[in-house]
Amino acid sequence: MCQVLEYAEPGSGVPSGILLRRQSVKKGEMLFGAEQLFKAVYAVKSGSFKAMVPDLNRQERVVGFYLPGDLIGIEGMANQHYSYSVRALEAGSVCVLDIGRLTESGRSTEAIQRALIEMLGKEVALNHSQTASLIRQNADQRLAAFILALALRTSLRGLGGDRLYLGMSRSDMASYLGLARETVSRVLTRFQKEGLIQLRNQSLMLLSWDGLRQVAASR
Amino acid sequence: MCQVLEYAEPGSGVPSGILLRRQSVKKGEMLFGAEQLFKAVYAVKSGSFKAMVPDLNRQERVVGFYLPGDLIGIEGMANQHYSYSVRALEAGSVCVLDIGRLTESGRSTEAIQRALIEMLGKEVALNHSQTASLIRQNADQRLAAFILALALRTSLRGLGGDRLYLGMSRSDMASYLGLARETVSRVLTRFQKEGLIQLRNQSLMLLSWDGLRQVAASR
DNA sequence: AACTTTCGTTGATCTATGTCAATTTGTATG
DNA sequence: CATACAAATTGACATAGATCAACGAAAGTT
Repeated sequence: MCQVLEYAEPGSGVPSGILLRRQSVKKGEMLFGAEQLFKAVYAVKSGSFKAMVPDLNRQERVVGFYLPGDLIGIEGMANQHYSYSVRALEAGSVCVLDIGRLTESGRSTEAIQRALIEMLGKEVALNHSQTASLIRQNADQRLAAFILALALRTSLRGLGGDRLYLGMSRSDMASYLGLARETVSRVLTRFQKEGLIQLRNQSLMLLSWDGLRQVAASR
Repeated sequence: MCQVLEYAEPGSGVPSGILLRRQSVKKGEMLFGAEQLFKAVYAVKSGSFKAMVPDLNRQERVVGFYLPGDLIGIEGMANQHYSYSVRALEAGSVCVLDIGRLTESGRSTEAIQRALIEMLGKEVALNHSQTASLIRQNADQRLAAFILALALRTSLRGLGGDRLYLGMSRSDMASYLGLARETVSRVLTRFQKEGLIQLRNQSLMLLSWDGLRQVAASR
């Protein structure tokens, strides 16, 4: 969803110290709840997280996933409170960026604001195009695009993007993609039969990057 | 989509002069194209506009509508270039906010950045919830919600929100809502038969605010 | 005004995907 | 390890909405 701020990394020109705090999270633990007061921005170090908004029907709906390297909660900064809840899909750790204190210090506020604006702007642009496409695409396209996006994100960071660990359940994917979980299941097993992916439990192996691209684009 | 910056209004503590420029637009005229370099932010004074992103299939897809009082193009500020094209649905006028020069001047940069962050943040939050709901709702819900949102926006600004002027075509609505234009047509006529709205040409009259709310929530 | 083109409506199908239900597999708990 | 519980798969069926097609109504153009 978002890139890590370069200056958020320790030892790289950060005001340092006070701002950064490591925190480990257990599976299922909540980082923060929707409507909660904005406290901090979180940089994912390890593990994965999902963002959910409360639905009218008391149902929660998944609006995003965060992987190592992603920043969580920036737009809460703008609104005083977060606009969704974030829950850990597996055990992991985050870096807590205590923005409140950071801006208080006065130093580098300018740079931070600029970076923030840039990230938010990118997120808005991204959201626009994603929303637009999600609505119009069929189940195959949505899932292919989803897998590709996930693979791209992980490959941009650490490990080779061919092997993905899917921390989220089929229901989470379904909720995120606006499909029934049965549909997700069916499509994934079909993709497997077609030799596009290989799937065992939570780990997904990308067999045909190009095949998936074709599916995402056409079909 | 966005509120007007208070300080963008002439005569209210703005650095003034250079920044603001009135511009009238004809029906069908483009304010700017996607991928175009960011020049300015536009505040809608009169008329209405639609935002479109280019699709993979050379088709354009509507991602938003702007009414008087809305600000257009803020997130272009963050990314150097706009992420969508904007076209006038009818004759109207805009206020051009030449942000580039404004930030150069150095004065009030801080305030502007803060406001910008706040607006972008709100937009991100809004997008999240909208995307989330759009995907899961059926045609009736989407259209009811769409009409309600439009009515709310116009009533928050100028005239009483019961009478709306729909500058956009059914195809535009359909594209925006992820439906076929035939479906939009059918649902609207059904809403009319059910006494929820009255519809003549481009003007829509809201007969049962509550009825629409029910439809949007349930059904 | 006559013409052309775009837009809107309505009807008749077809299909993708949701829903319901049953079974299997995986995961947590005592 | 056995039990219970949650998640995933698979099948059968129902349906919302897309698509195709025809027609009528606006609106722009000459």
